[in-house]
Amino acid sequence: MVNVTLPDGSVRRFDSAVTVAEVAASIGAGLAKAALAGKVDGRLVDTSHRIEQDATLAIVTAKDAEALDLIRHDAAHVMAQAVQELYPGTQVTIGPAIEDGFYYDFARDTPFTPEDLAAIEKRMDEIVKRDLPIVREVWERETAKKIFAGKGEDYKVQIIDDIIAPGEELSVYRQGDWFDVCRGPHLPSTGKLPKAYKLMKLAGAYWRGDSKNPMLQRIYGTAWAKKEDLEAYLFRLEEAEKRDHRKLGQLLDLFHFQDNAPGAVFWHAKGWSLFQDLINYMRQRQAAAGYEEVNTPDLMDRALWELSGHWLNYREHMFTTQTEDERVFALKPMNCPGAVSMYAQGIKSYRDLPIRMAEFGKVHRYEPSGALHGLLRVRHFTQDDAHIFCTEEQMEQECKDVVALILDIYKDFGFEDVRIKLSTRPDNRIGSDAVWDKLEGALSSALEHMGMPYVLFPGEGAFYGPKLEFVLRDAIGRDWQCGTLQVDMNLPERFDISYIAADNSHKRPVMLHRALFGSLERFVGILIEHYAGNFPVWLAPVQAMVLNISDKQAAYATEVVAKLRAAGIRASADLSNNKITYKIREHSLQKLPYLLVVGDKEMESWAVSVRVRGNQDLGALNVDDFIARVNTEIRARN
RNA sequence: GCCGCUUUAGCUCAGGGGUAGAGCAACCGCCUUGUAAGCGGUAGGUCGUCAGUUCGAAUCCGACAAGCGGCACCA
Repeated sequence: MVNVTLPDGSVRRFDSAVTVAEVAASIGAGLAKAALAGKVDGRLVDTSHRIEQDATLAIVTAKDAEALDLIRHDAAHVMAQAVQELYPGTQVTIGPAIEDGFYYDFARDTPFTPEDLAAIEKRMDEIVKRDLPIVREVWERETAKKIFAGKGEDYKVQIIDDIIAPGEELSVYRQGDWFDVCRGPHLPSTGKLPKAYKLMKLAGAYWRGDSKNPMLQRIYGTAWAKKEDLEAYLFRLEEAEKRDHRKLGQLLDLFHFQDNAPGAVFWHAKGWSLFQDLINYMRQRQAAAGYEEVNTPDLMDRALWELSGHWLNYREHMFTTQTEDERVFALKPMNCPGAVSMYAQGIKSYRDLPIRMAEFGKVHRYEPSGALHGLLRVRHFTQDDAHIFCTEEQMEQECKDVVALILDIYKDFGFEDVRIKLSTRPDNRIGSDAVWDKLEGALSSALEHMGMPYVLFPGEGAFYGPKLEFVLRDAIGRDWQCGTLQVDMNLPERFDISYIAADNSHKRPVMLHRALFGSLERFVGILIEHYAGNFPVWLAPVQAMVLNISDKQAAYATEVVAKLRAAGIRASADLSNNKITYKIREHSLQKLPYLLVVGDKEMESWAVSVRVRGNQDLGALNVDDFIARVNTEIRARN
């Protein structure tokens, strides 16, 4: 006797063990047809799964959120079958469901072409049409290895050896002639796969994610429960593309890149306005938080980098120069050695601490060519960096203050959802384990006392200390690390810096490295995508554009612009001999916050007709009233 | 760095072994204009760079560079 409890609380009795499919059938023919899987005592299983004892059961259909992963995973299998049917000799490796879709990695000598994708997708349609039952089988390990080895599937043999733990049940899913090692669960048949999938792109990917391994060919696809969802997803992608900071950067005349300066930004006047606004903003916030600002050299002797440990641990990322006198200099990839050198000037007392030393330092890192990506990944960037020198006792409070400052600053840009990562000691590191224990403890305890959730990333810290990373998600769903907070006792040690303690002894200060925006270049890029180019008034490079109706008002328009500028508003006039509709269109496309139309009527009464971004018409306003309004908005940063 | 793709006018793109084409922008006229593209004309390119095949290369082959999509790496 088996009692199956359904989600509505009702209980069904069966004389003996039943499958999920049979339970579904007992409820109704429609449900039996719609059943994709079951959830038995909270565990996702195939519809063929046999329930042996009393259990709760939910039938999973395409309507359930859990179904999406199954659909995507099945789509991966169907794609792999299609590929192997079309291109014999291709080896399969792994093919998981991922966010929004799936991929499968193949090993094959000849590369797939974009035309192949269309053919593969067509074959997938056929396999779905064949409606092959998907059957779970349990194989004996050695037999499985022999069978896959016999098919020339070397990667599958490796997967059985390395990934499936001894003693773990080895399941194989079969659909028609095709089968794959897989944990499952899967849909009942290929025909249950909704026709809402699409192959998206080709990519290379290292076997098991290691760049020392051979490169496989990955095919990405997307799959959904219904066609409308697929269409909505494709629409989302298009919308995301529209706010791509590289496109908007060109459209809005913010910056450009050139072949002869890969990874280096040419900031146009409007982009530089944004950049400077961020720096000015940060200066205000830091001054209020007790920081002082300094500046250190860009180019320093190799010996300094040997002392700091960068020469040994960071060499491959460094730009170096050799001058006529044979000295080797390196462009700074980080600001910290400069900051420590600054601290080392003169004698410090415990009364001086904490010293919060900020620097908008431009750092240079030789990033791998394939990593470059618009403003988000460049080789030369400016950090809103600061180094806090404090006593060991002050360290935790300083960490808390930095975390609070970061989160507060992000709010001014509308970033409320910030994730924190704690990265601990890497293999490549300087300093003793005892020191690392202390440093990692300070960071985690600061977060815990503040009640901040975080995710641990073992082994991902900087070579001189553990770090917190503050991660924002951009418009296209990519995560970008912005702020960072690192605690460090190693550089103070290496540079032998100290302070005179209250008991007159020499003590070693602790050093905190922190950046809030991280890279100004990257942060501008993120903001462009975040705002889709519609910058709030306080950041907009051009805050108001005065448009005259005809030549008659040219002098008036110029006078209004002068008045606005005198009031601290970034304003210009478009005096071109175009119709007002044309001018409005042009500057609307430039996403300006305010368009000010001036004709004869406005000229008579020291007024402007105000058109707000988004086609809102405020009607005629007195120029002084308009100035007051904009300045209020700028001050409020909204 | 690795795999694949791309590179034609300021921008978006078409074309394609016999020495280049559209729209928009630019410039010049006309129009003097009231809330998202008024009309006409002119000019603009050694088709990413360097080699090679060919009577002839922007087109075919190769190398390199940059960019794009991923992977790896990372602020």
